[in-house]
Parts: sequence; structure tokens; C-alpha cells
Amino acid sequence: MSTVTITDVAKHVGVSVATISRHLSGFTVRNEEKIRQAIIELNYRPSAAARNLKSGRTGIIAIVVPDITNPFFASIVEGAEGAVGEDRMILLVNTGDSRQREERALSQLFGRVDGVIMAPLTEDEEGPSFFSQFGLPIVFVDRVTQDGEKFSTALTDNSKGASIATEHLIGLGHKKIAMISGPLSTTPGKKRADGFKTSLKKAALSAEYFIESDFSEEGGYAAMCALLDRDDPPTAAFTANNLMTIGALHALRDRGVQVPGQISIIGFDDLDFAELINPPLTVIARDARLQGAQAMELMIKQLTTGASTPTEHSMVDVQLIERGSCASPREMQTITFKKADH
Amino acid sequence: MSTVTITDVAKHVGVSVATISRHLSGFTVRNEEKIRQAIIELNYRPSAAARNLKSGRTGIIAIVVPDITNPFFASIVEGAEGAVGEDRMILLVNTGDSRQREERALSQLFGRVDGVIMAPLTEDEEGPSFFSQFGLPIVFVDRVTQDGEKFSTALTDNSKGASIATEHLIGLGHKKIAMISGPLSTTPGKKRADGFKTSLKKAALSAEYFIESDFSEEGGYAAMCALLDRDDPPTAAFTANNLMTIGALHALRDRGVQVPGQISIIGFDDLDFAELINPPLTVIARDARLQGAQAMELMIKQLTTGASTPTEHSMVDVQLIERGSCASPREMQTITFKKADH
DNA sequence: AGGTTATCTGCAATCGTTATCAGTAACGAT
DNA sequence: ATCGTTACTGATAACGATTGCAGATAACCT
Repeated sequence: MSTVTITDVAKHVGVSVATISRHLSGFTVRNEEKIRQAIIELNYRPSAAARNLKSGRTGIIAIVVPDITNPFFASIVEGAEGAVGEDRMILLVNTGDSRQREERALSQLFGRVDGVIMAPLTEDEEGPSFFSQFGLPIVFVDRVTQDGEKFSTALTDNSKGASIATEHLIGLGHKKIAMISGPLSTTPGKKRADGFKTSLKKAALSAEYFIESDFSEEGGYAAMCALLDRDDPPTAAFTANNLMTIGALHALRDRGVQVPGQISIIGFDDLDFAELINPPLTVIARDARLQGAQAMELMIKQLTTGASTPTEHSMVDVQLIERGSCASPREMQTITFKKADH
Repeated sequence: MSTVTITDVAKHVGVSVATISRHLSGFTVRNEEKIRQAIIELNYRPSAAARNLKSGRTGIIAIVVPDITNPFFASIVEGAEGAVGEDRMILLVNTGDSRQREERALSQLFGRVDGVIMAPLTEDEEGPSFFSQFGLPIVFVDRVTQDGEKFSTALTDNSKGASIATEHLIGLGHKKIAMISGPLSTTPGKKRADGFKTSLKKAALSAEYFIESDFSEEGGYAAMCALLDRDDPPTAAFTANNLMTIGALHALRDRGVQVPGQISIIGFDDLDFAELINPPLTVIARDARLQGAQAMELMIKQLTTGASTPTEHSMVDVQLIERGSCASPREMQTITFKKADH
């Protein structure tokens, strides 16, 4: 069977296991060629488990994401994959937005991986200590913990992105600007909301059309419906992530609201089909793959230089991509939304 | 530090390591309460590496996909994640369409995981033996190997899906029907092409608009351009996967071709934004999450019942979702495509 | 050839856990 | 008091690889 151990190889060649081990570790040994052949002939593969036990290292880095079908997290994972290098692998955990599964995953991860890259959607309210007492290095993606400086982070310039979006709408002449925000308990939710409100205040506009939602498609849908149901609906809306943008667009489609004719839309995070929808969607984009790669680089640096290394922080830039979903309110048609039935 | 071993716990309680081990395995022991406390107090976590070494099992199942940012594979992974259960985890490998990385990954996986679920995009031409001699259970997703019955598979009814798509176009009255196909060297590529050609033949139509491409967005773009550049372009096209559909739509957009006014489009695999594009896209859909879950179930069954279990095969159904991208050719406008510059 | 290094080798301990096996204590039955 | 049964315990040998140590071999120099 495939239970060939280093001892079998040693016997086959006629040397001790130590010699085989040394050959595998790159030392020069006498019967190098014979060993090489024996390994191939017997189809020997070193036991990862035994190595892990001896060395205490696994060569595996975990990535914990709430939803792998969210293109943003898929890109993060892809970026991290690309930066992981030859001698390490990635273990993916999909927590499905469940705090419980997240904790369980983390405790199961202990001993199986050398470090954890976390991109949680839901922020950890009470227990910063939970991460602190977790014995493995952690790099947070898109998030800052209460522990602040204890962990490295790979972030996006969230507030800048939100400001750019908001100011773009203001620049077009909008006064009644809505934001469909993520949970303020999360870092990206808070930062993007801050950027939005700051920019509004700078332009002396009120933030009365601000709605806190949950970063989900359903949430975006509901929030947009709520906005449309107002007596004095907004003329523009900034949606704080890709899923809520999709939800909002669905709501607009179902209500028959013209974009940008009746409402201008700008979303945070690009969608790879943004050019295909009608009209093409204007967005705030960032390089999620780069962000994932940076997270991985921070992790690897931490692993190679030792645990006592000071934490580092990276940040990817954001960028406005103008397509066709934002227009000046002067060009807008008379607004006669179809109200929801109730 | 966090290098608390079972010996430490044993000393702390004043019993032997065997007792602690037994407690952890669920046996009844005398000082159960004291042990429980000691474990919490010392923050002891059993070493996964040592357990793996003893038991030969890791509790980890690998999923090897070519591109995690492809929503289809993301859904496969999500489905598998949901079916993996409490006591196992998933290790994700993104091979990026590279045969070399795929092989390297597989050899690195050996000993780290109990089994491998593979959803490769590129088919393995020459070496079926490569998988056969790989000592771990493998379940293939969306693919059949030359080894045929040696591995379990979780498939889609590809040819049925292609037939439904083709017959839908035929039913609308189309005669000049194109297919932008995946590589015929892959199972889904071949099966979908077969379904297309069979349905055409049944309707006594020629398959002259058949183009073999590569399942990529760029490939779909190029193929659609080639179709539009023909002297007598098709009136309808069936694109064999989500990425090529996107590519084809981009091409149509760039060329200013109306859908379905000038050409009808039907794609294999739904897109979560299919309703948002103009017009909403008609597709052949399948439940990729279910398919991923089935793959995981096959794997777990194989692992729990032993390696000598006969292989099994599952298949998820396909479904036509009519939206708005297909119309009767009678309603079509005069076709005057803008040709490419050259 | 003899002596001195420089290389390479094998032995055995070790990583943390579990399985085996031989106890030992408690307890009721004889 | 002795025996048998039950229910637990502790010492120890694995699991497969790595590594320090000491010994063996080869290489080199005079």
C-alpha cells in the first residue's frame, strides 16, 4: 500500500533512516542516486503529520471568510493564493456569517495551521481577548480589532472611497443623497459611513437618507424599497458594498425606476458585470486581489521573522470608475415612483 | 507559551497521560471534573499533528478548483462547505488553470488530507494513471476520467442542458445557431457540444457555427467577434459556460449589437446578475451548491465506509430559465453588424 | 605510511498522542 | 477470608520523521 515510510526507503537502499532524512533536507549524502531511485520506485512521500509533530509547523495558512461566493472574498482568496508561495498551502474556512462557526473554526484550526488570515463580515463585539489569547498569528483583512496594534491588517481606504463617491454625487448637483450602509459595528461599515457623513457635512447637506443595513443583497433590496417609499425620495444613492448594490438594483428594477433617469447609483466595490448592466454601473473600485496578496505577505513576513515582530499595516487605494449610472439631477425626469402596495 | 501538552495536564491533575487521553476520547474517568478544569485553566488544546500521526487521519478534505473567482466553483465550494460536517474541514487549492500547479498541489496534499474533491477545468489528457496511483480517495466534480469507474463523480446533466438550450432556440425559429463551446477535451465541454450537435441534427440543421473555445471570458469574447465577422452571421448563440457568456456579452456590447433584436443569446449556467443586465439573460441553470454538496457526501461516504467501497455517481438536473435574451428571428431587425477593423 | 581534518554515517532520543496490556481497588458473592 | 467480576488506572510502545552526538570513513598533507 501507500504506507511507505522513511524506514522502508532506508532498508531498500541499505542505509539508516537518518541518511534518507538528511538527503531530503538537502544535505549531501553518499548514495544520493540510489536514494533518489528508491524514493521513486517505492513511491515514497514523507509524512506531513510526522514532520508537523517534530517541527511544530504545518506549512498551511488558513483563510477565514464569511462567504466565498461573494466575489470580493473570492478575490481576496485568489490574491492570497497567488502570494502564498511554493512551500505553503491555504486552508479555506467559510463561516457563513455565523459567529459561532467562526469561533469553532478558529479553535479547530489551532495546531493545523501556522497562521490565520481573517476576513470576517461580522465584527467581534465583546471579545477582543478571544483573538489575543489565540496562540497563532492573525492578519485581519478589511477590519480593525479593538486590540488595535496587536495584529497586522490589510485594509482598504474605506473612508476615502466613501468620500469620493459622495463628492461625486454632490459634484453632479445632488442634494438628497442616500446611503445604504453596512453595519456600523464593522470596520468597513463604520468607515464608509463616516466618509459619507463627513463629505455631506462639508457640503452642508443633511444625512437624513442614511440607512444602516447589513451588507447583504436582501438588505440592500429592503433599504432601497424603504428609500423609494419615502414621501420625498432621494435623487441619488451610494450603496456600501457589492451585494447591497445588487439588491438595490433589483429593487429599482422591480419598481421600474430608471437609472440614472430617476435616481443615480454609485456602489462600493466593482462588479465584473458592471459594464453589462443597463446603464453600466459607476463604482468605487479597489484591487481586492492585491489586498489578499498583501494580507498573505504580512502573514508570511510574520511567520518567517518570528512572532515577536511588530505588526504592520497595508492599505490598498480606491478609485472612482465612472460609467453611466450617475447623472445630474437637472437632467432627471419627473419622479413618479410606484409605491409599494400596502 | 501555548505549548501545553497532555503531559502538563496530567501532571497538573495528578494522573497519567493515559487518563487524560481517555477522558478526551469520551471514556468515563474518575477525576473528570478536575481534568475539565485543568484543561480550561491551562488552555490545553490537543495537538492535531500528533493525532494525525497516530491515527493516520487528518479530518481535512481538499477541494481543488482552477479558479475560485468563477462563481460556479465558488458555489461548488460553498456547497461542499455546507456538507462537510462538524468534524472535518476543507482545504482549498486554487490551481489557476495550470496543470503543473495541479500536480504539485496533489502531491503536496498527500498526507495532509483524507481525500480530494477535484473540479478541474482542464482535463487530464494522458495520465489517468496519475490519479489512480494517488493513494487518496478522489471525487471528481463535473468531470469523468478515463479511469471511468475508479472514482466517484458529481456531475451535471450537461448534454441535456445543451439540448434544452438548443431546442429552445430552434423552437423560436432560428436556423443559424452558433455555439461557443468549451474545450472538447473536457467532459463538460464535450457533453455540451454533443447535446448541441445532436439537437441540431435532429432538426436537420448544420453545425457550421460551432466554435471551440476555452471556457474563459477572453475566449468567449474572441469567439463572438469571430461569429460577428462572418459574412452570414448567426441569429442565435449558445454559450457553453458563464465566463464565455460574459465575454460574448461584452463583445456584443462593444460592437453595438442588440440582444435579442439582432442576436439571441442563451448561456449555460446562471449568473446572479442575469436579471440585471439588459435584456435579462435566458440561461440553462443548475444547482452548483447542490452539486458541491453531493460531491462532499460522496467523499464522506467513501471515507466512512472504507476505501474498498464501490464508487458512486450523482447528477444534478438542469433547468431552462427564460428571461429576455432570446426572441424569434422573425422579430429581428435588419442585421448590419459593425465589422471589426482590420 | 601516518597523522590530521573534513565529511559523512548510524544510534537513539524526541515531538504529543493513542492503544495495549498488565495491574489495582472496590464490591458483592461464596 | 477468598474469589470473581467490574471499572478504572499507569507504564510503555508505537506512529514517522528530525537531529545531536559520537563514531566511522574518506580526503588531504607532510
